[in-house]
Amino acid sequence: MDQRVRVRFAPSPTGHLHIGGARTALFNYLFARHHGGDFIVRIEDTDQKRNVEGGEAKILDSLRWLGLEWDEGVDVGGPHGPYRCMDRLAIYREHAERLLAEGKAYYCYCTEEELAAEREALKARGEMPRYLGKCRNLTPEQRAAYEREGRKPSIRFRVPEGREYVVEDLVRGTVRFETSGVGGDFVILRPDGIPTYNFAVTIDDHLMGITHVIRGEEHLSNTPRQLMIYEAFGWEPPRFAHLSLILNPNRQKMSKRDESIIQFIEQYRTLGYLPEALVNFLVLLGWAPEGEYAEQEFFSLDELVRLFSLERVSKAPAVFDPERLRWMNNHYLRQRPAEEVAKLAHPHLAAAGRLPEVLSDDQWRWLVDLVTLFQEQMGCAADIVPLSELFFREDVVYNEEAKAVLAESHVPTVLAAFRREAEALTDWNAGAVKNALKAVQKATGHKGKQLFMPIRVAVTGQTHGPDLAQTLFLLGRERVVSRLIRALDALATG
RNA sequence: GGCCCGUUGGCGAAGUGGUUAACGCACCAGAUUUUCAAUCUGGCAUGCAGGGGUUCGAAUCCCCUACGGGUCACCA
Repeated sequence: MDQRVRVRFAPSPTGHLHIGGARTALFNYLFARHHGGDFIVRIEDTDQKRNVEGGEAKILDSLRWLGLEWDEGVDVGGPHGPYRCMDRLAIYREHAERLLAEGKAYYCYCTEEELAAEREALKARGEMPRYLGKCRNLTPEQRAAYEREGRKPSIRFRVPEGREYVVEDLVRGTVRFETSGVGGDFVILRPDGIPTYNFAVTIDDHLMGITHVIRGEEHLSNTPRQLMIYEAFGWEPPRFAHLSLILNPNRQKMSKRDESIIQFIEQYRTLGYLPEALVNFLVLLGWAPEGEYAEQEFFSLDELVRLFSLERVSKAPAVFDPERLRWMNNHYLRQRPAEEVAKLAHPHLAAAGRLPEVLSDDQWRWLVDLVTLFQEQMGCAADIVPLSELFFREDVVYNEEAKAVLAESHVPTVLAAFRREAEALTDWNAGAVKNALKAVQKATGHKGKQLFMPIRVAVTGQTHGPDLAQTLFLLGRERVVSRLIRALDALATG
């Protein structure tokens, strides 16, 4: 590459960073870093109706959390600013006027209602909805008349007729578009002076020296319009790479209101997913490493920077598999010190009313032990809540399987023996509890499953669970003994 | 409807003319562990949406059909 690579991520500040946006940002970031180029973040805020207060800050925050630092852009500045469309209005106006002067654009006085009616009529006749070019050749008199009516014009780009525009897409290959299929002359500047996406994006990309446009597939059909604009200005267009969509587990496009899946990075963050897990998961959505790395599942950001290339990006849509994300996050969670995971888990336990917001030293140590107990089973930090339920509940509920275990004849003997041992312990700690279990084995002659299951079930109500001695220790002597007594009573009364 | 794109096991997903069709998840079976988890080993597509071609040879190239998706705005 004879030119320094410059790519950008250009979200609109409509709220939180979406999974799809995060992947696009990640691919841009990796591409830039791989080639030693620049990664720019620009805010596409030209739809004022959809802009959300604070949306920009949230998106930037999520990007940083993922570890995707940018070299230039909003809030870090740079030589090609401003990096927010709404701060660039004069630039768009100036460029639109240049097209106007050259006859490559014209004023259009149609109202939105009129245009909508036109589209409807076309659709009703089974034709492609498009702009028919009503204002394409207005005489000065006609224009004056519209002006007198008080109509404010938009500016439309004059689409060349009978042309073909070819996108040499880096992931999709050669894609051709007939000019007749793009929907007619399109608006570049609205009556209020705010540009439309297609206009703003090409001017910004050009002025910011963007060399590669890596974005979602939904923009593929916008590309010919942008190509026309590059052509009209005599600019060389960048290379394009359109990433396939991310589908939900039902193989449908993820819409923002899709309830079947958690879609925003911020939500994963609060649930206790780790950024490296998200990055690792996201990059595999439509990209696969080459050769010997094809079998590898886990990649660090640095490794990804080294391995990433657009040639390895798939055209096929990627399916978002939440189970896989959990599995991946579990992998990274297990590598973290328990203290860190405990910090992530604490807010969830507090929110569930199980622990205070502020912990004493003892409570903190207890929490760390609790997390250690469940760490290898956690898909995310929030999982601690359901996993640790039995530690916070007074009543133990026995399911059928549990009842079957308790019904065995040797159970009362084991429970009673363990109760005696538990009550006699001078110091209640994990090691002591373990010894107590050994003592019960010696006293009753029951061992293994025969020994552990009755106690586990009586105390936790479950036939599955983490290490018993540790569980009993964390439960605390009082709770253990009272549950043993209750189980014993229940068995006695039958 | 026009134009674009996709379709590999229960699931995700490699594989772009010649491989026993990777790998992971899930599942099943053994091993280990005084229980439970974890861990380890092994098993798991006679077939790549369906049908036609091209070729000595096709998941890989071409055509048709089906299904799924994108896009056709003064949204990005």
